Amino acid sequence: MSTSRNHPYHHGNLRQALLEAALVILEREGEAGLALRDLARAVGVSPAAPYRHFDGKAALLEALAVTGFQRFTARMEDVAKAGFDDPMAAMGKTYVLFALENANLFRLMFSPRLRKNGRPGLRMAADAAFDTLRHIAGADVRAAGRIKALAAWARVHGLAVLLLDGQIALRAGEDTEALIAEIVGGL
Amino acid sequence: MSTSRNHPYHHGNLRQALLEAALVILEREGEAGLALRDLARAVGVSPAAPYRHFDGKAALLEALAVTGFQRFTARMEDVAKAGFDDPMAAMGKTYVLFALENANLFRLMFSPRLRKNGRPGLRMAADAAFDTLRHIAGADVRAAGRIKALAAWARVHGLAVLLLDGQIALRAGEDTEALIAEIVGGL
DNA sequence: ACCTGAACACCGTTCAAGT
DNA sequence: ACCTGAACACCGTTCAAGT
Repeated sequence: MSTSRNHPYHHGNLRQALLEAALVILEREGEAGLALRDLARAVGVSPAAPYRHFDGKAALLEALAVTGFQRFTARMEDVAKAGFDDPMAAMGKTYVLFALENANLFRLMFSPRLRKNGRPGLRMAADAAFDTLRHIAGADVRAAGRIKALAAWARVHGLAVLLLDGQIALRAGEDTEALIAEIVGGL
Repeated sequence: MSTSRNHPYHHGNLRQALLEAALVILEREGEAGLALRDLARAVGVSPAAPYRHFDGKAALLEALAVTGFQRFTARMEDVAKAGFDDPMAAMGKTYVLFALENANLFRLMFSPRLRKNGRPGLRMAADAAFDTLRHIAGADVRAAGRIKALAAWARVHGLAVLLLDGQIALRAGEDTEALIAEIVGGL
């Protein structure tokens, strides 16, 4: 999109354009395949231009990860509003499906390299997301206690990353979504 | 080690020296911080020398990950031989502790970038490791069925990566190992 | 057989300079 | 205020050439 070949860029919302293009490249190539120079090229701008909008590559990735947590939270709130019979199972399934549908973004959201970077934005976005989760899960979880809540989270998150990393072998004709429902059922 | 300043390297077991130095750098700097050129420098050899022993950086990382799965398997077999009251809980605890003690190696073992690379070595090492796990878990797991086994695996693996990524907040004065035991208990 | 030196095509980042 | 051009210090990888 926005392949205006008139006068290059010069102004417009470069920050947003970079984020959008970065998300596309991220999902297609993975974090390692996302080069700032390529990104600048894709958006039609010089290699130095992104530095007017982001402190560096890490800052851009962090911004991407923050939007990831926001989308994730929005998806979870939709589930809560829909009101399923088994809210915990519905949340778990949505959690795992979000990971599979946004594989590289999900990985980026939990990237230890970004956490190390010290910028508080990502930590805050993650905390907000998990607070929402706790809120949605509500009374059931509080009654069950912290250990059970952590165990449930670990099960769902573990299923997400094992599927993401191709570690769980599907049987012939087996449906991923059905398998998720089975494993996540009875939380 | 091996800082012989006589005649540079010329021969000796360069392959093994590279792997050993790579593991040290990996754990200290993470996968992103492991540069082939730095590694060659650290071992006292030219940037091109590693290519006589590995097809490229990916092949070296894969070899590292394979040794990771072998160490992991060995640890699990030790647990089986020790014979605990609750073998499943002991296995789970060992699984998570291995991840925490070999953080970047563990991450590398499950790196999707390496899986994509097509070399079968890593897949085979991983399969062998999980076969060993199934064998150790034994009759209990077979009786419980595949879904329960996958759910248990997901819980343990999820706990490992959530702790690794610093997502689980410890309470004041709380012991990591005790928390692991609680979450992994009753598998 | 194993390693070096130099080169190639890339990176991320910085900084003067342009508009 | 926002962007370019050129530079710097790095990468991974290749390849002729050395021993």
